[in-house]
Amino acid sequence: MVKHPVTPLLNQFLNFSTISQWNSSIREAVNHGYAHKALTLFRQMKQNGVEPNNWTFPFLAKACTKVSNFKCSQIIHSHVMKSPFWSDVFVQTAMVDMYVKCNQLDDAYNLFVRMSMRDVASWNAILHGFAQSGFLDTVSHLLHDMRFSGIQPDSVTVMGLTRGVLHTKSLKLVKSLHSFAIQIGIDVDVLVANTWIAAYAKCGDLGLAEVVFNEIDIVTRTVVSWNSMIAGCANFANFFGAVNYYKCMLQEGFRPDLSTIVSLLSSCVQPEALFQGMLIHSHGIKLGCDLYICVVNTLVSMYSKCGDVDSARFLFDSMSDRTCVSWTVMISGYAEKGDMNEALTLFNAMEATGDIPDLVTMLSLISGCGQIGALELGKWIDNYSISNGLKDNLIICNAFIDMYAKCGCINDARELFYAIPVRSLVSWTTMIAGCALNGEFTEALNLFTQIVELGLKPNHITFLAALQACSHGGLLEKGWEYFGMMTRKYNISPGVDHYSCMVDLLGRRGKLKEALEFIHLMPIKPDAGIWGALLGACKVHRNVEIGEYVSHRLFELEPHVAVPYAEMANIYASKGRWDGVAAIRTMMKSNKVRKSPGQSLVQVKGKTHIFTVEHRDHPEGRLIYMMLDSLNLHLKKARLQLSSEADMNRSEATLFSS
DNA sequence: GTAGGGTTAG
Repeated sequence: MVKHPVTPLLNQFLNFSTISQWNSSIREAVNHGYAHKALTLFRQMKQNGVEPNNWTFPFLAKACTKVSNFKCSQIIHSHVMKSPFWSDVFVQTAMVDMYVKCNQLDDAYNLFVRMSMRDVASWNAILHGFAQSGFLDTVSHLLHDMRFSGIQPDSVTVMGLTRGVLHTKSLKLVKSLHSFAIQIGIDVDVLVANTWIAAYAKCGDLGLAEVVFNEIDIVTRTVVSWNSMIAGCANFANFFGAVNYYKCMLQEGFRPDLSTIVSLLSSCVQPEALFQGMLIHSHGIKLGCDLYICVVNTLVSMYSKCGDVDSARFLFDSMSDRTCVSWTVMISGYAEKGDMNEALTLFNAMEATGDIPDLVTMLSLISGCGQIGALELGKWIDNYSISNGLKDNLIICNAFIDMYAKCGCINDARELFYAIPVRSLVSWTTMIAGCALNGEFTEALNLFTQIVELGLKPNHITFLAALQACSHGGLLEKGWEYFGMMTRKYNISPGVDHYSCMVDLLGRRGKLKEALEFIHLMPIKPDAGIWGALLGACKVHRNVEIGEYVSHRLFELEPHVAVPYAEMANIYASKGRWDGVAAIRTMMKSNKVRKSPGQSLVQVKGKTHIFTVEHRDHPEGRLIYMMLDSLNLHLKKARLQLSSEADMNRSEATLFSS
């Protein structure tokens, strides 16, 4: 990735005579982000007959850490081993770090244990390696050995460990590292504080991040401190907070940089944030940030997430250079919109360009297929993933389980699920949700029991899936059981979706009053989803009184959404209350509500067919609607038969009771 | 002029 657009120094013809001149140019290249250039300079230097010294190798190793390239690390390794400086502590520490950054933890550790002398930097390099690979037990042993050998951890140790454990998203770990640092009395400089801000924000506690930020002296704060707070807000999709910090940093006289713009843009992820996103875009242009590929990628992502896919595409088309991320953000822009045809076209274009799709690219395609039920494309992507060795990845497998379940192929989903050697909680949760969606309620609940038996801890999403199974299956008692279990046994406070499932369950059973009481007792504010669930139940049970109350809550919350009006009108109509129907019509007119016709999508042989309520202009419409009419007829017959059987049973029952 | 350090895109 081009980080600095201009390279005056590096494009000159270089012909130095002294080693220190070569070293300076190599260091310059590394510091400017031109790792490959540094290696080329090294080769030129050797060609010119100048031998490297003990200063050369640490520079080279650092260059290699920046590109994280296995081959480069091997080349540097062989040069170091041939040189007289292979036992120098500076050189060796740089090599340990290089291996760590090139994902060669074994090589790093082998070198580390062979070092005859280690200083705090050497320990930090290896600790960081084990921390980011998730070997926390080894980290704690090494930390013990380090202190035992008389070397005290310093602020770099703490920063490395904090960053290393971030992938766990464990607030507990970050807090314990924080208190460890205070305990051993490390010097909390602005760099350490910045690390903590980012760490707390990433682990979900923006409040603590803010506490750390406020503790830094105003004059000590750097642009990174501000960026970290802005990025923290972005983690919570809080564009209001992000812009607030941005305004403050401008007032304090800071000059925003690339990270500031990227973080600000990534806080805009919903249509309401589009205007804000456009403003930040213009600030980015003024600052010259739009020359950087990562900023443009973020812009493309911002526009598509805010619903303006056309602007995203315009920017994407104008890019002279693209990375895998550029393609991925644009592909997922279309996939999230449900336009899988365009997503696939771009995917093919990406391959034709020679850019290689990665895990995220595939994930957005797979989830897009699930969203619109594009089964055939989904199967094609499945085959593609198998031939590209991506199917071994657990995250990809989970995505396919979800996709197949959403496409109604629960058997394919199940087959995949059982083929996974080691299933994660996400695999189980996805499968439960899939069963719930496909009407296999007993299996969903069985899977839940198995999770608990395996000793896995269900999370709030697992509970949501289980509650959805209960709600779709009308299993009220089981629903209460899970609802109680999540709060009491697992200490998970129910979110709005969990409450929504319970309301749905009560509503389906006709317990409308109970459902309403339940809503009134909720500790969180009911949203449109909850009221909508209850209104749906009022429609089924033809309850005008509660329906009126509920629909008015919905009219307040979302006055322009047509569905509640239509449902309430239906309730009135089912009771012959034509005055009510008329009143709803008037209300819709005065609130300027327009009912968009319902659409149904189906994919056959890769082609998407769209059906709307008003139009019957499909080329094979005659046949399709004839078939639908015949199905309807069958359903009506079946229903009649059922009710006559029920009547028979009832009369038999009365016969025997009398 | 050497090694281990802060923020940052999907």
